[in-house]
Amino acid sequence: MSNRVSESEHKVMEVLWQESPLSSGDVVARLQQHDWTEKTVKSFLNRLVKKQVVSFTQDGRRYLYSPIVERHEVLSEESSGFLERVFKGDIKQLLATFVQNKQLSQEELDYLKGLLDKEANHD
Amino acid sequence: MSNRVSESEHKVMEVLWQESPLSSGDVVARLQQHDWTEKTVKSFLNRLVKKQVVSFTQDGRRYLYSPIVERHEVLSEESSGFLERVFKGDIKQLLATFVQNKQLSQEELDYLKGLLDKEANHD
DNA sequence: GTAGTTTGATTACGTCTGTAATCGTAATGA
DNA sequence: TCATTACGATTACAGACGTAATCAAACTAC
Repeated sequence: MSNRVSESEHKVMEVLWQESPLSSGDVVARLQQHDWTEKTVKSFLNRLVKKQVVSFTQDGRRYLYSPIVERHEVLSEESSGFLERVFKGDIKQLLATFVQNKQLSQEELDYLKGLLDKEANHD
Repeated sequence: MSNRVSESEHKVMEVLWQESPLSSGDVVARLQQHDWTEKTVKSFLNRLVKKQVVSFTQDGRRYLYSPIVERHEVLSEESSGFLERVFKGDIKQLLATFVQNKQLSQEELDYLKGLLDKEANHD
């Protein structure tokens, strides 16, 4: 088993990043939008534990799950992988694609410019 | 079979986007950096044809392959999917992650700012 | 204390992906 | 013309993934 977090598993992680620890029942409840049975969600939790990105503690007869890795770590990894895979590491190409594809609001544009300015100055 | 282009298949597409039509042998030659046998590359070409993202014309006993979909289309799709999947559509979060993770050169920063300015004005 | 319920563990199964090998047929070379 | 080669088509097979069902143990309700 690779220890990469799959698409579905990622959605489970999002729940745990938002709040943890949670029992499997809690996680299921927070994923009702998805048409997953509780069996399916439990499978994902199991795989996440095997992949060592989620831990659990025993609470009587049930487990309470918590993420081991932080959200920003996973986002970073996935982002780097995506950048390399799809854009061969060319960040200009990547940003150009996103900026042109999304209609960005003025507020978003300002925010991003601020981000770039900050980046330009602090090194 | 889903018609999504997998990671390996994507690399084959890159070759065809760079130059086409190409015979399978040509494609194999242009992928020597990868440790794929010509069998493997041929499998990928076959799958890409089945997924209807690559077409071929017969040239005597061999096929000449060409991409059906354009690179920017695929990049767009993959980018949107990634944005939704990993960042729930929050482009500010996405760009912040990329900008903070990569050390961007001054040139890149200038380019990106120019991009944002252009975007701010033309609508 | 015996039957149901809850919950985690194990097993299942089809599809996709990575990675080929084999088969059939056409071309080529001796 | 007979063996070899080159190529596409078909088949293979293990691991990952989506999606769950079943099993076993513990707990709950009579």
